[in-house]
Amino acid sequence: MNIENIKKPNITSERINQKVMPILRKMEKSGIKLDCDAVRKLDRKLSKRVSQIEEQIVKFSGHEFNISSPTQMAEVLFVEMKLPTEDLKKTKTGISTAANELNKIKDKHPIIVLILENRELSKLISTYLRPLPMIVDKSSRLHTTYGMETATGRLTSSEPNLQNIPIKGKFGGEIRKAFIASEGMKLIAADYSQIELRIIASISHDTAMIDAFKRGDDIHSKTAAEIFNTTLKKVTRDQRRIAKAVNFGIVYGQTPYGLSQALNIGIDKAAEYILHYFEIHQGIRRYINEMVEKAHKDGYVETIFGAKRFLPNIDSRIRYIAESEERMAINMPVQGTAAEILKLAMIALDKRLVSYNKKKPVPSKMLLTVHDELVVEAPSEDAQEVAKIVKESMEEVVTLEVPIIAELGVGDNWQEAKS
DNA sequence: TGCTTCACG
DNA sequence: ACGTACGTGAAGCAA
Repeated sequence: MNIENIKKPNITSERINQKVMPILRKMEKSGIKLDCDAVRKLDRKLSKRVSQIEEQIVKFSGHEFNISSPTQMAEVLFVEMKLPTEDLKKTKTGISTAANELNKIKDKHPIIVLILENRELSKLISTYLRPLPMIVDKSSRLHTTYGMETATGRLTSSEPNLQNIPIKGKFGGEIRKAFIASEGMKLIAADYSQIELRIIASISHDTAMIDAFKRGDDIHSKTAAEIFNTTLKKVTRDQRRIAKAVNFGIVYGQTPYGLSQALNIGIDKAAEYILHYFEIHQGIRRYINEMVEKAHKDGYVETIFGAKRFLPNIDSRIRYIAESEERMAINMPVQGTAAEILKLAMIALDKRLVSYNKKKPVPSKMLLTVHDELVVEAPSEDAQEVAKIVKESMEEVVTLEVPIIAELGVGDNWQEAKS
């Protein structure tokens, strides 16, 4: 990995972690405000729907059972109702009833859709809607705890985890709307655009991807144009969807089998897409080979700031164990460098906010960090000015071979700030 | 306590 | 014949 063309501050990953630690402690102390009334209201609404769905599930199955028990669910579906199991994965304890498996037999019986809806709603209720209002402080704020002991250098968030607050699905946005700015304040949400792909483009020197980012192309459409031998303009939604999966898969060391599962297509087709991708992106192919080679030779891989990940089983004779660590070798330098860039941005932003706040009666504060995103709270009248500081801090912290772009929004709640 | 499932990036 | 895309944390069940 040759990183001569990357302009970066002269600092090690260890020093980055030391400097970010006190910033995390400040963010934990600040907390973020939760609209508990809105959460409880949504809880009541979804709970009512769950009861209705449960009644229908009981009707179809013929008796009451614990819908949250995968064991009982499998018994009902595959033994009592005799639904087909050929296509489904097995777990250590039986046949899987995970959502992606049930999706395969969705049209075999109307009970499946009900189960999927029930799962979605009970997840939201039991993990977010019910617990969160119980643990706010007297100002209605939630305080997470950040951790740094991860394999790649990412941060963790726990008790509560504020890095997995729903955003997708029918009600994800509703939940994010309950994370609100304090009185007289706004939330600023800023996230890096395609940071991991920009990093892999830079450290692999892949010409095609670097050009695409320099031109400001939509990277997934660009990939689609490449693998389907067409032009940017002619790319269909479906082609873009497939290309997006290919782009994500690349960073994880995905196999044709994995891509075929993710897209519900044949292995042959998946293999063809991947092969075609590597014909065009030879720099990416070289990067992958280099990382796997290095891991075998040195026993570790590292980020551009020198954080190492040791891979003690990379030479295992059990093939899937060795292959699993080879994928970690491919992914960690990318995911880890992205984590370091966000931490550096936080260090830069903290410094600027401290000085900015000196001439202000109400301080602006970083509240959350979510892997490639920062959430900041600022007095309404300062919000636009602070947003600019956030954007600059994020974009100017390193100079890759491609531009780094932070997209940001301002709003009264987290959902609004993301658009 | 370990497993399964599922929320996020 | 094996397994198959990386990194996390939390809830509920089963033993």
